[in-house]
Amino acid sequence: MPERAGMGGVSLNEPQREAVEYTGGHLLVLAGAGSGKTRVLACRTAHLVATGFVEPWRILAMTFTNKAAAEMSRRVASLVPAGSGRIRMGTFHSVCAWILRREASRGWWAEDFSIYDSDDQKALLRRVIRDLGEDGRVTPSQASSWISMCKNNLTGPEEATDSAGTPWEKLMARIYISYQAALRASVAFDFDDLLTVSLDLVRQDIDIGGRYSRMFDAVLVDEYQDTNLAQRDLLLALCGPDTQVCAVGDDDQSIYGWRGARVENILRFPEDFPGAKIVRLEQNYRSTSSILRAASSLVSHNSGRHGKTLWSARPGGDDVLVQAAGSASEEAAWTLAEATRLHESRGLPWSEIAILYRTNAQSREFETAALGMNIPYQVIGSLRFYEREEIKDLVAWLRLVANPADRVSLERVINKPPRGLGERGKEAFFEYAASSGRDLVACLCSASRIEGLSRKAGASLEHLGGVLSEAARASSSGSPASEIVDRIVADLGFLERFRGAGPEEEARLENVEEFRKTALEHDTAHPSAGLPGFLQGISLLTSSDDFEQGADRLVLMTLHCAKGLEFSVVFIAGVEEGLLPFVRPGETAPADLEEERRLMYVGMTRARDLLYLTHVPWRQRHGTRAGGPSRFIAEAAEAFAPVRSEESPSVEPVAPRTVYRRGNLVHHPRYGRGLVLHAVRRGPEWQLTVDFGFDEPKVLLTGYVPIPVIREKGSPGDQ
DNA sequence: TAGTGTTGTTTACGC
DNA sequence: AACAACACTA
Ligand SMILES: Nc1ncnc2c1ncn2[C@@H]1O[C@H](COP(=O)(O)OP(=O)(O)OP(=O)(O)O)[C@@H](O)[C@H]1O
Repeated sequence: MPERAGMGGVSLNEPQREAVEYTGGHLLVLAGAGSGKTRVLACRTAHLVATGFVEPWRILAMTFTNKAAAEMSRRVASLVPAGSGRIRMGTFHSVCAWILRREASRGWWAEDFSIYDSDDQKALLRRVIRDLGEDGRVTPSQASSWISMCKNNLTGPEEATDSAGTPWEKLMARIYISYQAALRASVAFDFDDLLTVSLDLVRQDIDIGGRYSRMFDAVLVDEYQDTNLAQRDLLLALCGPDTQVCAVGDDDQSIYGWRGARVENILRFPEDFPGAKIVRLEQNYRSTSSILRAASSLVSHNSGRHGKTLWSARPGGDDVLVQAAGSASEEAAWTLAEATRLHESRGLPWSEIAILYRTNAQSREFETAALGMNIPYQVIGSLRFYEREEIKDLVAWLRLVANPADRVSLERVINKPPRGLGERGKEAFFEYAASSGRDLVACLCSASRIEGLSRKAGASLEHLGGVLSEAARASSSGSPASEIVDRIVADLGFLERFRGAGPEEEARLENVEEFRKTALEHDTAHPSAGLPGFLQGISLLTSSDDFEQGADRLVLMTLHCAKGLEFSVVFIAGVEEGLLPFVRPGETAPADLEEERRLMYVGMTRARDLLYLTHVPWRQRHGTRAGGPSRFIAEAAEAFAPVRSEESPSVEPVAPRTVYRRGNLVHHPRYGRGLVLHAVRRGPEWQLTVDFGFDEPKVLLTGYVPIPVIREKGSPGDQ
């Protein structure tokens, strides 16, 4: 295929160039992994600007993560040094937040609304459920997923109420209604609301809708296969008669069905955007043929595919390697040893090596092993920085500065550290606030007038109110975010709680310091954003945003996080039945086998040069779970021979396995000493019937907690 | 009210 | 195994 220099020396093949240069209308680039879709999107953006076809500020580009947006911005800047800064870019959610901010005067909310993450959402739901007197019947997470599903289908609370049939649905609909009311009272949106409320706004207000549909001449969307109904409708709404929409994606890489993404969006693009030209890219520039063949063979087991051709001009390369290990810790040890070997023998930077897994919990073994082997690593996404307790607390205070109605934030920190306010005091305060009709900070300021509050509690709440309202004054007169952070930290004595000398306190202090720096950086990068802009920015961060590509640290992340990235070497860990494909505990089959298969496909196609799949015979996961090699291994290996399978080199015995016998005296961390009445093998574990001196003997399964034998009976006839 | 101990529940993927 | 809600005591 003839390669031509495209924009700024970046080479493009013929169909890529066609997609970059096409300006005749809507465009869909439907193409397989590694075929250069993202490159096309960046070049196309640059091309639109460079040729003067579109003014940069009339371009909107929506990507899956902020990192991807930043990367695109960088690429465009390298091609067209002028204009890249004036292109509007971000995730769907951040673009929606931007719309809601700008249009605050047209809706019920204020410009500085809060954005609730799933923890805030659950905290709010807990309260809503309690207020409705339904605690015990519903958990906050059940309610949150039900509500989220409604929002994904664009079903509002009224409609949900009307269509509720079963008592369960009726209950959920009631919770949905109260939840929305509570969000509104707090002047807050959850993530789903950002999309649905923006959509309602542009759809229902002709004036606003018209304005946005005329705002952009070109709208570009990456990873279109993972957009949901609201996102697709929003795209339609943003598309006026003169707008050219360009979407790129791959139906085989649709992996967010569980949160409402609809692969139909990409398949129906030609109907939604009439006259759309479809470009297919068939050459994969990323992976060796071996890797690509294995991945293609795997995904060919899905039905109803949009059959795509994908080939690689790269020579065969090394075989995909399948490695069995004896246990999760051996899997980690083997993987890191192999990674070290490659790092040294090939001179690969650590950041070119990734370990991908299905669940965040799997990262632990790898972290432990990496620490032990002195290998630098970065874990992406698991316990996000902003999810740490001290940071969430500080953010709660800051949110109250920006949004004095934010009740979830106040409830989080009102008695932290304890200030003599109990359940009843809190209740009295919030009742007073609700009936007074003023915002929460104003109510704090006059807390000593509230009946039912102790003198001490009233006084300390007034102090809080004073600190918050002063900070709010500073913020609204233009103080940068970092100044407000410093002020709050100082005035509230925020660090007092962490004055202890333990390593944990030290870590927390460091985190607060880190947070200060982040605020300072944000102030430098966005001088006019202020505190509200900073807060909304951190709420909208995506988990892949903390991936540092140039860090020279081994990369640990979930398969989901790896979407869109590439590495020289990829290890996929835990390729086992039950884990990949994932089966929820208590269920017998994966919820969506084909989506699991696509997830594995995404993981495999991240590798440029080497791909390893590892599995172990059993692993501890809220109880043991025997999996055995995933069917995906056989499916990938099917079409051809060279998936190499290696026997575990380690000479098993993980640790000399305890053997239990009737008559043994054992110790259980919870029940204490007990006498084994009966012991039978259950796979690699034991099922023990033990008399701890309670009325009934206990039946236990080993593998959860250590149950050492403290005295052998040793009678020969046993077992 | 605050701190501690106990019991019960839950348990991916993430914007 | 980890955590949250709850119960009880100082
Ligand atoms: N015409 C080309 N010539 C050389 N390399 C290319 C060309 N097009 C793309 N590439 C390279 O191929 C790799 C994959 O490109 P890109 O990430 O754009 O693909 P993609 O289709 O977005 O992949 P995926 O869907 O798997 O995320 C990148 O390393 C890119 O630089």
